[in-house]
Amino acid sequence: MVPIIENMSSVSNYQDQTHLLVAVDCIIFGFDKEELKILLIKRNFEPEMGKWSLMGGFLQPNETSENAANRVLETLTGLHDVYLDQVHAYTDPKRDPVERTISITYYALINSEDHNEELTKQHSAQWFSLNEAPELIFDHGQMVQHAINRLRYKTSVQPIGFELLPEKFTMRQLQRLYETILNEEIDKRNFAKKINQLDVLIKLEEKDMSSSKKGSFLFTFDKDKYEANTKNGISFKL
Amino acid sequence: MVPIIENMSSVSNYQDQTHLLVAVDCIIFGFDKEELKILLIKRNFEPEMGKWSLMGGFLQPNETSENAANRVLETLTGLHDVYLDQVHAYTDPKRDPVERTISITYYALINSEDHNEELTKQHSAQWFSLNEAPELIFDHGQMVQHAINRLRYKTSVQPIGFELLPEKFTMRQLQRLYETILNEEIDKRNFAKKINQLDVLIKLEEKDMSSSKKGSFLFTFDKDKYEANTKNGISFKL
DNA sequence: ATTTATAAATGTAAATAATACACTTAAAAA
DNA sequence: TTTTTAAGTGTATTATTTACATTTATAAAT
Repeated sequence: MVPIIENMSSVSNYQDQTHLLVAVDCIIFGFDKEELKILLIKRNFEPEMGKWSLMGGFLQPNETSENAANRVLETLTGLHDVYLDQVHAYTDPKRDPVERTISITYYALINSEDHNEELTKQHSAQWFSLNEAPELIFDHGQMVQHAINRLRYKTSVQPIGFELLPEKFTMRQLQRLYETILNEEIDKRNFAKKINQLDVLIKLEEKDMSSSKKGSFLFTFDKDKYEANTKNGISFKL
Repeated sequence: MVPIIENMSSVSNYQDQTHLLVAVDCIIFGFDKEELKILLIKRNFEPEMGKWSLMGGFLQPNETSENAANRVLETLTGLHDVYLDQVHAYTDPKRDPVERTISITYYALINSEDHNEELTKQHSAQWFSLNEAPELIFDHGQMVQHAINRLRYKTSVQPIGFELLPEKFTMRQLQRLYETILNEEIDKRNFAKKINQLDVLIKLEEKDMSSSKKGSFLFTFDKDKYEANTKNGISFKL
């Protein structure tokens, strides 16, 4: 029988307890106009040097795990104020062969156009589409799968997809984003209907001429309406 | 700039990194035929002796956090093989005033009839309905709220409610359970329709005579059908 | 024995939401 | 001027959700 807090009656420190390493690992999602991708690093350090993994880092003395995830993310991409969401804590005593480390995962949604390529190059990082991603070290494959599931759920309940898009985007880009996240095809008329009834987009005068002769109108999302209309969540089922 | 894993090029141990205490805290849900309740303990140890809190314990050298949650749960209730679901890791450096401790929460679903009252008495534990629960120490109040939200989501997507009921239960008990979890009234005809179309219940010959003159039929849930019909999730919206 | 009281059991119609589906339009390129 | 290409748009069908009231079985009371 191992001790539990209750048995330590009236002690006021926890000095006999096991102290462990705590890390964060980031599942960095980006959208390159066609597909959802994740940013992976090729490890240039042991253990598992040369293999692909998530970017991570150890929790420092005065950081929350969210601070740490932000730091890790900025180190790799140069971006700050990025959308981050905690997914799960992984605690198998043998998950890291060097020393027991628990890892808390966060997924990040970034507009992949924005990231600093210099930094990602330094870290031998590369974007992979989800079905072409290499095998990952440790339990990182499971972490990615878990993060995708969480992202799918979150997408159906909050319009976080906008975090992955540039400021101005076309209806078609938004649709492709939803398609790639939810991994299913969506009818464009039904999609537009659904998005319009959320009433969070502003249609601009401007058109994007890169994808067709006719051009397609650009939209931004209206932060005020977005907050007003979505504070009780949305239901996005298509 | 604090170190991240990448900067430790080619090291194969993490000896310079900060080691922290890791705890689990359990949000124990039970259902007493009318209401969803949580089991809280009155602390007979410092810090915050005499105040109410969740039951928790430190992660031990060879345990996963799930093992630890199971252990904590068995210590308090005598139950094992209980439904447990990880919720969130809390990492604020100041969340525990004694020493920095990160806490991973799990919610547990138990049939409150089953728990060992001797043990709960020993730990000065008590069941509280959600709106009558006392103020909790540290960030435990937030943990409970977060766990309720997660339970609501999970309930709408998997029929985990059965974990909270005795083996045999009436349709009305099941309905009250859903009502208390989702915090809304449900029409009994619509409820029965929805449950029946899930096709996971077996109607028994037996009746429960305690609640009415007519008596109400008892049901159990059919484990095989349950697994077959729900492996792709359910949609429980009422 | 009959009446009364109580919760259990049950079905249908209306409203809302989701899905399936095809033609017209704008503009550049040929 | 014609061709090509993706953008833009609406309606009918189906499925799901919601609203709603009466009958029934039994124990308790008379």
